[in-house]
Amino acid sequence: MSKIVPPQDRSAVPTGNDQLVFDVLRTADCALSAYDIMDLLKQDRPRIAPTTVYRALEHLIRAGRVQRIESLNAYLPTSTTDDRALVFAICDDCGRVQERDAGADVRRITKALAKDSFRPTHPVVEAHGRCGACDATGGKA
Amino acid sequence: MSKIVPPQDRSAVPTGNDQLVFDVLRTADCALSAYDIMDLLKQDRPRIAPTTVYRALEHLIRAGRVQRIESLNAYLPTSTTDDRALVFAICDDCGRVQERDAGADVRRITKALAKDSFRPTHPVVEAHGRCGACDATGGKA
DNA sequence: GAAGTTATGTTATAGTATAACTATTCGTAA
DNA sequence: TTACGAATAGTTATACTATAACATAACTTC
Repeated sequence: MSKIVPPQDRSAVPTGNDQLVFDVLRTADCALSAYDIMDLLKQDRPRIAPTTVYRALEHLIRAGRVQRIESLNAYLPTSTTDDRALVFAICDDCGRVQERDAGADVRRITKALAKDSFRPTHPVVEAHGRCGACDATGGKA
Repeated sequence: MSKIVPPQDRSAVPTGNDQLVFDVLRTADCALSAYDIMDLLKQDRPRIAPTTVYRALEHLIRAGRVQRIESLNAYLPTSTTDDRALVFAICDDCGRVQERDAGADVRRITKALAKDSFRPTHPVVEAHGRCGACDATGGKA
């Protein structure tokens, strides 16, 4: 008896380790490093290894459920799996990351590069700064 | 007798370790990791430590002479010290990085974030893909 | 149920970055 | 001139991030 869900969709609904890692990320209120995730998972599975976490992250990223924040070496669950180009606004005070659509701007940048015969495959658009809440309180909000 | 060059400009012309690190970066034809730099410097100074390289990089980045490529954990000398917003086009085949001005697009992104009361201080705009040369030869150029 | 494929576990190690402390250099002011 | 402080550099150790290499298990296809 074969599975009903076809292979290419298996990662669409995370299972096993993927599910565990995804749940940890969704529960957190900021981007987590792979080792943050591991430490949280260790409460249930004391022997979990980095490799396990990284493999799950790889699956989740491929499936569009999770994004890596390059300038933080950290990971964030994304709100959609659409193929939108996102910009991440990273608050250097409180560490929280907001996600915004930057489709038009990223397309513009992509086109400009294409004129120099560079063919972009994956954009990285992030902005460090201070979020409204921290700005209002003059510090970590 | 006091120095003619005021303190805040001392780093404008790199000296000592800063100069050594900067020269290594200028001579290379692609972005180098801090440990790449260290290995190259070891030819002359076998006992050089990571800290020394990182400190020099910090000075050079502050002075606008070097940029960190976040998605590569690597460093690149910049063509100018102007306060332009740059986009880096990173070829995943040959590893070379081209720098382009993206001032207008970055300003647009910055303004959009400001509408959500986020105050950006440092943008990170990078694009992975394939450069013209590699695209032409179908592989590493 | 044997062979191939995919997922997972395990151990070790590679690669990136900083902390904490010491020593030195250098300009300046007592 | 020496004593002081600031900035720079050296040294050692360690923390943090990521992957390699190999073993094991589970599932599938014939």
